[in-house]
This record gives sequence, C-alpha cells and structure tokens, in this order.
Amino acid sequence: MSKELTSRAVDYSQWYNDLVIKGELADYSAVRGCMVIKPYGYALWENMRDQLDKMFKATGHVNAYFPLFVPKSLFEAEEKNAEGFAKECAVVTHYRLKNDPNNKGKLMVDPEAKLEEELVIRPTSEAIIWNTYKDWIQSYRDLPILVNQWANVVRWEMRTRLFLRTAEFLWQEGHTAHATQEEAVEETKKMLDVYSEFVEEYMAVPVIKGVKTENERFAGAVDTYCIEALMQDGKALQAGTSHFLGQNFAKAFNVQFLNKENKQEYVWATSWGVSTRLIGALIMAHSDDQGLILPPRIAPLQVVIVPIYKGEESKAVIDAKANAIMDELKAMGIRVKYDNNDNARPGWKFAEYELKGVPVRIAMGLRDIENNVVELARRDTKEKASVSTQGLGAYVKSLLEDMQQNIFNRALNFRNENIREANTWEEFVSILDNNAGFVSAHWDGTGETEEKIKEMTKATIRCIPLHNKQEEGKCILTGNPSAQRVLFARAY
RNA sequence: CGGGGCGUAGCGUAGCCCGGUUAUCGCGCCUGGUUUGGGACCAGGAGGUCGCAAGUUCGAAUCUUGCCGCCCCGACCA
Repeated sequence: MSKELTSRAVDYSQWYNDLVIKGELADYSAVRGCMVIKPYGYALWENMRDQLDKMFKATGHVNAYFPLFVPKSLFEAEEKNAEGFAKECAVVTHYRLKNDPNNKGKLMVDPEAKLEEELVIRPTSEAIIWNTYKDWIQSYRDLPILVNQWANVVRWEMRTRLFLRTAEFLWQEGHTAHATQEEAVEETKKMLDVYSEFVEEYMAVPVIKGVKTENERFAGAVDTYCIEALMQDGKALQAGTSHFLGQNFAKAFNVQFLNKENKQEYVWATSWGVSTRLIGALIMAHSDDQGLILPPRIAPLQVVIVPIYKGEESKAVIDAKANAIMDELKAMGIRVKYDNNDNARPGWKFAEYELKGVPVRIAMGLRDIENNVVELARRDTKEKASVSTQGLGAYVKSLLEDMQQNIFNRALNFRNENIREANTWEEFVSILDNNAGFVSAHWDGTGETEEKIKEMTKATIRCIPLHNKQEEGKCILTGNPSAQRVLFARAY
C-alpha cells in the first residue's frame, strides 16, 4: 500500500479518508456504514476517554450501564425525542434464525420467532434511562442522580464518513436528574465547561461555547448547549452537546419526587455527550499533508526513538544507549517506543511516524553517541535539533508541553482569523463562498429565516455564543430587527 | 430514493470495445544476501472462485440477461 496521502489542497475529504486509513486509526468494515477502529485509533480514544472519565468523576458523576435495546413503547414515550430519531433507528423484530429449507446451507429469519414488541437499538438512551430512573427516585433525598455511561449507539445514517458519521459509534452519555430547574441548568452548563476544557486543554482544539437555535436543538430538549470547532477547510464541527431537558422526560416517564413540603414534583433533567466524532475533529483541526499531528497529552505514543546504525556492533551500542534513554523518559511518565525493527530503514520510519503523528522523534547514531547528543525532531513544526543527552528527559517533558500549547495556539489563530462579520447578504454569501469559516451576522430570530438561509447557502446557525454581545442590527436576509449576532457556518 | 461510476491477488491496476497459449504491471508479503543520517537494492518465491448466477460458444475476465455489493454527487444527517 502506498503511504502517500492526497494533499489537502487537492481534495480535502480524500486527504481525511487517506489519513484515517493510512494512519491506521480505522478502516472500513464488512458492514455498511460501520468502521473498524484499529488499535492505534482505539489507543487514542482510550486516552480521550480516560481523561474525560476522570473529569466526570471529579465533578461528582458515576458510571453505570443500561441496555442496548429499547422497547418501542418506551422509545416513543417522549414524542419529540422519538420523532427526531425515528428515521434513523435500527429495529430488532425477531430473535431466532433457522435453516432455510429452500436454500441449503443458508439461514433465514424464523417467522415463528417474531417479537411481541419490537426493540429499538438505542440511538441515544434517554428513554431506557428515564424509565429506570422512575424506580430510583421517590424523594428529594434521592436527587441528584449524576450518572454517565460509556456505550455504543446506532444511528442509521444515509451517508457515512469515518469517525464523523458512522452507523455505529462509541460515546459517553451523561444523564442527570435534579430537584430544581436551576440545578439542572447549572449542571448543563457545568458539563459544557468540562467538554470545552477537555477539547481545548487536551485535544488542543479551540471551541466556541454557545446555545443552539430551536431548529438545531436536540429532540426533546428545552435548550441545547454546544461547543463548536472549526476545521482547516473552514467547515464547522459540533464537538459536543449538553442538553437541558426540562421536565420533558420526567413527564413522559412520570418521574416524580416528594419535595421537603411533601408535594409531588417532576424531576428536572440533563443529558450530555461526546463521541468518537471528536477523533475526526482532532484530525481535521491539526494534521497536515505529511500525516497526523497529535497533541502530546492524548497521543498514544509521545516519543519514538529511531536508531541509525551500520552493522551489528554499532546496533548493539545504540541499543544500549537508546534503552537507557527510554528508561529515563518512561520514568518521567512519557509514552515512548524504541523502534529498532530491522525491516525498515530510518527514512521509512521517519515518514511512518510523521504519518502517525508521534509528537517527538529521537534519532541517534554512533556519531551522536560520541558527542552525547541525539537528533530531536518535533512533529508540529518539523524542526530538528541536536540536543544533549544530559537532562534529556526534562527537556522532552517541557518540549511536549510547549508543543501542546503551540498546536492549540496555531488552531486558535486559525479559528480567530476565520470568524468574519457580515453586514449584508452579499457579504454573507461572499464570505461563505470565498473564505468559509464562521460568519458572525444578524438574524431575525425566526426558524423560517434560518431555514431559508440554509436552503440558499447550506450554512446553518452553529450557535448563539454564550455571553454574546448585545447589539442592535438588521437581519442579513430579511432586514428585520435583531438584538445580537449569531455564528453561521457550513458544517460537518 | 434520484443521477453518475466501479467490481480482476492484501492494496492500486492492464486486458474487455474486436472471445483463443500459463490473466498484466506496480506496491505490499515470504526466503537469502547486501544495506541503514529522509519512504534501499539484488536474487529467488508465494499469492487469483476475473463480484454472483444463468445463457450464447468448440472456447468467456471479454458477448447477453438477471442479481448482489461498493464508491461519488444530491436528498437526509437533533
């Protein structure tokens, strides 16, 4: 297989697909719309998951697990939620196969084994969880419930893209129950902050926090908060959502509690989730034509050591030195690999680890050992430097932090340069067509206008930024009065 | 669901129009050797239901019919 990537300038989508596959993050599978997440991609997800999990626990949440199957009658209980997801549900109707009498060696669905009630494979778990919470909640003393689950969900998408939109994907979904509206809203915002902190601090992807418009809101939510990121091709990507569900699910599933005054009240709810889609965001925010660029904090491998030798004797000398360096780095908690595989030559390894986005590469030959140095290359800037082996661990440790910051800053600058104000329809269209990125513009606040703009330009309102500056203006499409600008973009 | 394209070794492909030895080439893979500071080279080797089925024919990757699958564009995607 050629390891050459299509360049971003030639075909951005093809570049993305090439990178996912040749970078060995994931592969197509035998199942339409479903991908195989390969070990390297899964290691990346594990690092993201572990960090998020820590942050959830630090904010008082616990993990649990609910069933994959949702009986149709439960699924349909919250009407808006059901309606929103109905078109993309996989449904189990039978529970048995049998030998096909007309087709030797083949199986058929046993018509005798039809389920009394169909089971929906969860596209999201509000229904099954709220049906469960009904049994968990009697008194205000049972609240709040702060539960998260790590799970897979299925959404039968018409068209899929590796990581960005697959029929089955991995995610976490937090589902919380509260005694008061204030507390639930606070939780919704708190988790949005957790997401934004994670995505910015660990994935080095800058995000804009905001609220979705009614059109873009989660089915069944009162308010949907989101973080929006900008990809290198100027398209936006929703990186995470946190929903204030009001009492919609409590009412649908009749979940009430006795308050201190001995009165029955409906519970207030939130849900929030991020998925393996974040990996897509990570790739498209940072990587280049040579391959992945992974932020050190979540990179499966932070440092790779490549020996450069001539003959067996020199290899032994370099092995010894490299192992010593590896031990030093490992002792400092750095994820490091020594690749002395003899099948590939150094040049091949250099290209390979660049493709894989390993932040730091250390190359060392006899020449370096004699001078007590190593050649150190950083993936983000591709700079190479000769660095003393004295204090190398500390040097690398601090370099990794610098790189984390540098990758973030680079993405932040790009993002900031690509938020443009439009004050007329012509400007609006011109920015979308010529620059892409976010367009900050006035909107009259109606769903019809939003819909019309989407039809005409494919741009959607990504969010109404939190703490948005209030400013009188006129809607770019209708000219009707507007109190604030909102962010438009074409999105994934 | 509408429009277009494609199925030949793990990957990418030639051959198909105009049927005829052992199905082409590159990458990758295996063995041995030489190499190793930016994707090495030499020699030898393994690997194929030509998407599936039926038909035409002395003979089908190639022609005919039916089916299956995938990709791209659109519709769809809280």
